[in-house]
Amino acid sequence: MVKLAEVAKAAGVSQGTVSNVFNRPELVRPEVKERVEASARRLGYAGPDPRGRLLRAGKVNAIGIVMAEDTAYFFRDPFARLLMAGIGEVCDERGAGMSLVSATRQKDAAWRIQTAVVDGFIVHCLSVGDQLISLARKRRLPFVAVDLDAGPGISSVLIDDRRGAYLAARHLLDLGHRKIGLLSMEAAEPSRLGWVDAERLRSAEYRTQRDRAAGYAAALAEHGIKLDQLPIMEVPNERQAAARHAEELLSARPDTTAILAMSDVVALAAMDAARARGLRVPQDLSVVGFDDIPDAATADPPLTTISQPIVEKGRLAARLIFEAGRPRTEILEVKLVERASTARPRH
Amino acid sequence: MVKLAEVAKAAGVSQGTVSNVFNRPELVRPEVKERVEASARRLGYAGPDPRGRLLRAGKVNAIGIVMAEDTAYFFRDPFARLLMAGIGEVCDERGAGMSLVSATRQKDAAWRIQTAVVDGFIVHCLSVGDQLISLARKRRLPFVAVDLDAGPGISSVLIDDRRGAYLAARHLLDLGHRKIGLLSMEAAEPSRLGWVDAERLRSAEYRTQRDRAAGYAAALAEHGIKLDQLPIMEVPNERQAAARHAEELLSARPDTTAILAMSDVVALAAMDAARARGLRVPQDLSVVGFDDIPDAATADPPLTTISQPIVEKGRLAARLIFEAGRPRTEILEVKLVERASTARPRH
DNA sequence: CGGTTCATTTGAATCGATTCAAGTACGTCC
DNA sequence: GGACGTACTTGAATCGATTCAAATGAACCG
Repeated sequence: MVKLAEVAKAAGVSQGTVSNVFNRPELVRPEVKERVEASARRLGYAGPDPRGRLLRAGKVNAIGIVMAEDTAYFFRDPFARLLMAGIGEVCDERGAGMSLVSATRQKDAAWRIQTAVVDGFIVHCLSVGDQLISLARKRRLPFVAVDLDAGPGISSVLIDDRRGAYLAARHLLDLGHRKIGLLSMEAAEPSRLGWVDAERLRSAEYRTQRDRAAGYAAALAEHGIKLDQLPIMEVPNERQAAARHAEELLSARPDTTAILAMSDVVALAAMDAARARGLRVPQDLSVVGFDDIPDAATADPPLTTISQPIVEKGRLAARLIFEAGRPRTEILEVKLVERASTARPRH
Repeated sequence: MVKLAEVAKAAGVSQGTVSNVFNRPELVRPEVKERVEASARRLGYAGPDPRGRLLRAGKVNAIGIVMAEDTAYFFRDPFARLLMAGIGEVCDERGAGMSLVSATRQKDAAWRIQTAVVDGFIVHCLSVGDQLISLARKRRLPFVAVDLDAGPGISSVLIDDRRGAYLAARHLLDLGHRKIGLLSMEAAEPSRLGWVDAERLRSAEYRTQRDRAAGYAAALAEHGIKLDQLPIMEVPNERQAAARHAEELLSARPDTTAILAMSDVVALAAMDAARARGLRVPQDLSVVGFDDIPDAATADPPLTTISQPIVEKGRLAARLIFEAGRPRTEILEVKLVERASTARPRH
């Protein structure tokens, strides 16, 4: 590769001048500029190499978004997409770039994070003990955790999961439901798909799941019901696979009148499962989700769910990175959005 | 920021040794390693800075994906998402990272591309004259154009748009439709939303639009119809806005029995518009799309469309980058997928 | 004609690491 | 005791730019 120094020599000027031609052309005399450009063209110089510039300049002008998922997940999962869209908005405003850091396998997660060429990290992960947190932290770059209260000294953007779950459960209980099935997502590594007991949720490694379980439990307790009495299934956060598990729950517990799902994707899957079993939503089965992804509103029937401001979460996380002030924890509001997937039970 | 050299001095060893502690720990005596690690910890050393490493090592191990859209588009648009998912798969396999390069405004598009810290580019854009192409090219890095035959010396991944459009139009004509409305996407910069004439499509700056128009025209010609006889609207590739235009078309030409849409997003918008006007699809209006995004199959009714292998496009583009052989042009197959949004016209 | 100003240009330092040939120290073997 | 091998370490070069104080030179002024 041709480098700046060679162009300088060829044009008979100093490196500094060549650098100026590319970065502050107004400083250099037109005829010199032309001579340098001619040399550059002749040698096939590709312009100042960002790697060199980077080292000198210090700032990369890009942030990394770390998830413990494969790269395609960033573009597939509705939650991830909205979060990324929010982050993207702020990056666009600031003229910053975005690097996707997929940290799936333990081994190269470390390498990926250590070598990411970025000015800061937004990390989405669910458990404090998570390796990703400590790895990202070691980089000593501005750093924000999303959906995880990573403790003092680390900025976090969260929602009140417990309250969201409480609202969801109370909504069903207020309608009169008592036979409620719970569809949880992975509570801890490794995931344990299928039937699980309430204890797995109570002691879940992942905060969101733990808090949501606590919220459900609090609402149930107001009606003298214990979480342990509900049928609970742990399902993947992916529509088709989740639907299969939901069907299993519905067939094992045909008296179920309502489903509490920990995400909209899972809730939509539950509606698929209901349909497959010939149940009408909401007449035969009420379903309430969590997140309020766009598909929730356009589903058939539109899904009752807990709305959280996902895009705003992304925006806020990005702003926290760029503003890089003292670490702080932001908790965003959730609310119940009643649509048409819930109704009173039939009898 | 603490640097490697300071750690070296503090630990009383050479830089080389510190570097080895972090990169090839097996080469250094355990007690020295510990001493170095202790110094690093004490000084708060964040580990070797990737910027330094980068310069020395040469390879960044990441590719850039350039689009003339804002960053959120990567996560919003169904086509973009599938393309990115395909690229992501291959990057994951190779352990490479991905950087999103949003090159919207002319001005910083140049800067973004010039300074992107990547080993290669995948550029998605639609016109050969596009600045993005020449900018990316100037970097002299491996470089693949998607959906654009950028000419000799540049690798491209394409589909046969003309044939796809031909199949779509012939399908409608074979069913007996003659009153066909055409919903085109932006044909050239600047976009001209609303009614346009066939000439705008024939001479469109964007190859995909030009080729698709040619395909439609070829099929129509077989039935003695000229493209100029169709009502044509240029609409944004976004569902709600496109739906408004589609309604305008349907209300201006109420005898329309079928819609040819240049993308599935637009086709789905046309179905929304039909519904809003009380038309049933396919009984009152047939609609055929282009792309075969996932929503096409689950729409109500499922959309008849031209299927193109979008994910495979992404995979292939990424492989071409990594394999960086001689430039070549790959043309992928399209096919008509008949679903339920098309039927014979009513009379 | 000497002194200033102004517009360019230069040269050298610097950014933060990696690499590798050459050096050191120690143990082993004959 | 000397030769040799092994196991680490060192030192200096290098990656490719940017930056800025200082040098240059031309123009202008009194």
